[in-house]
Amino acid sequence: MKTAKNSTEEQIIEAARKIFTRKGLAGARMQDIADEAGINKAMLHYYYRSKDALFELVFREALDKMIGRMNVILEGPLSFREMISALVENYIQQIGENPYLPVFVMNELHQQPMEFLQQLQQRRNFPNVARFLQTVQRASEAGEIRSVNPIQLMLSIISMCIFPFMARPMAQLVAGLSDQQFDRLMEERKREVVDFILAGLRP
Amino acid sequence: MKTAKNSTEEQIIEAARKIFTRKGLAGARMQDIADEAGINKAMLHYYYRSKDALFELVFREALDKMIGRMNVILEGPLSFREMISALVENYIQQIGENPYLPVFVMNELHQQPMEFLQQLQQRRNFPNVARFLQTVQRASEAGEIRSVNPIQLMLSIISMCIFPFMARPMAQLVAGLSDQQFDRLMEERKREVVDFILAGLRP
DNA sequence: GTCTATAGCTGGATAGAC
DNA sequence: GTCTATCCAGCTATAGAC
Repeated sequence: MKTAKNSTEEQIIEAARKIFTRKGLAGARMQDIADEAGINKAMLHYYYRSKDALFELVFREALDKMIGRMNVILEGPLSFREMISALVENYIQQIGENPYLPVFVMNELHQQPMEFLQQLQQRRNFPNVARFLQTVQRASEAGEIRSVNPIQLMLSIISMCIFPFMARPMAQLVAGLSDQQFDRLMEERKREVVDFILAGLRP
Repeated sequence: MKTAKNSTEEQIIEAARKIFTRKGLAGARMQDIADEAGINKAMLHYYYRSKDALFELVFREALDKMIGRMNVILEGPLSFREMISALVENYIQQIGENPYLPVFVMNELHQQPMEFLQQLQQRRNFPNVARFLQTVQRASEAGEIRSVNPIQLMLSIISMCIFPFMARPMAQLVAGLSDQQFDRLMEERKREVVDFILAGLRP
């Protein structure tokens, strides 16, 4: 399954991941990717035929990663409080380690033609939304939390975890934060968001 | 101040806004903009010298719009409950009318070189963050809300309003929502977010 | 001010030697 | 498999007629 870390293929994919996530499909240059991989431009075509083919590979992988993370939220362990707590912390941690991913995915998804999206919709194995709805429903019936629309709740949780990273340059610009200050804010945010959600759900 | 709506300049700007916000700087073609404006490619250069110059104009305008909206939150009216309620509703409404704006701004901000960001930081007249902090502080001291970090609160509010629109294609993909269903969800969301915030802040 | 024609360059893709 | 050299389409930008 795994190719050797230093095979040319793997070096190319890694370089492509880096360049595409930073510059997008239209902004990335095959030369940039070749330079990043430390090889020749022609090799990119030898292994992956075209820029579009290489992009699609990288993009699908990125999308899977994001949907995978969402799945963790949707299919988490059963206890409601623990679920919220563990998931928010993991999510903020993971996005913090891949801060470019969300803007990349959202931006490209948003630019692809309809056919491409429909293609994705068919092939993808989708997250178990029902499972999350069920957990919220159960906690609600047990009187553990007040009654809310679970879809809206899910949107809110994901928003509060991801958006600050997408808006990072803007946030730092507006609030005049240094890189260190922003990082500290996100670290502190893990606890803050959990508290906020649980407080918002008190019956 | 305002140029005639149908002057060539204005037609170009409007076309440029549309194309750039959908395709980004790298993805947009001068020909696309010319077609959209219903004029010749050469005219774009006649009026706005270069693609970069035209882009910068459009982008600064978009950034101002977003920061302006953020200002509304930061400098809103004094009553805390009314502030939250009115602002969330206006915000979701406005973003809903310009759904491409956030992804565009975040994506480009994120791709510009450091110097460009620093330039922005110098020239911009910044929102009065202090004002928002003060309002939260005051409500907190009056026992109206529990004590929270106002910066985190601000981030959460903005996240919950903007992110769902940025993630729209993904959300529809994952949850299998039609366009109409998504619109209804956002309409419902105005109330839902306000309730959630106020509930989360109960002492 | 507006258009046509074209210069000049960039960047994806390929041929062909090794 | 890897590299150099090169082709050619597509794009920004400009010259120049009207």
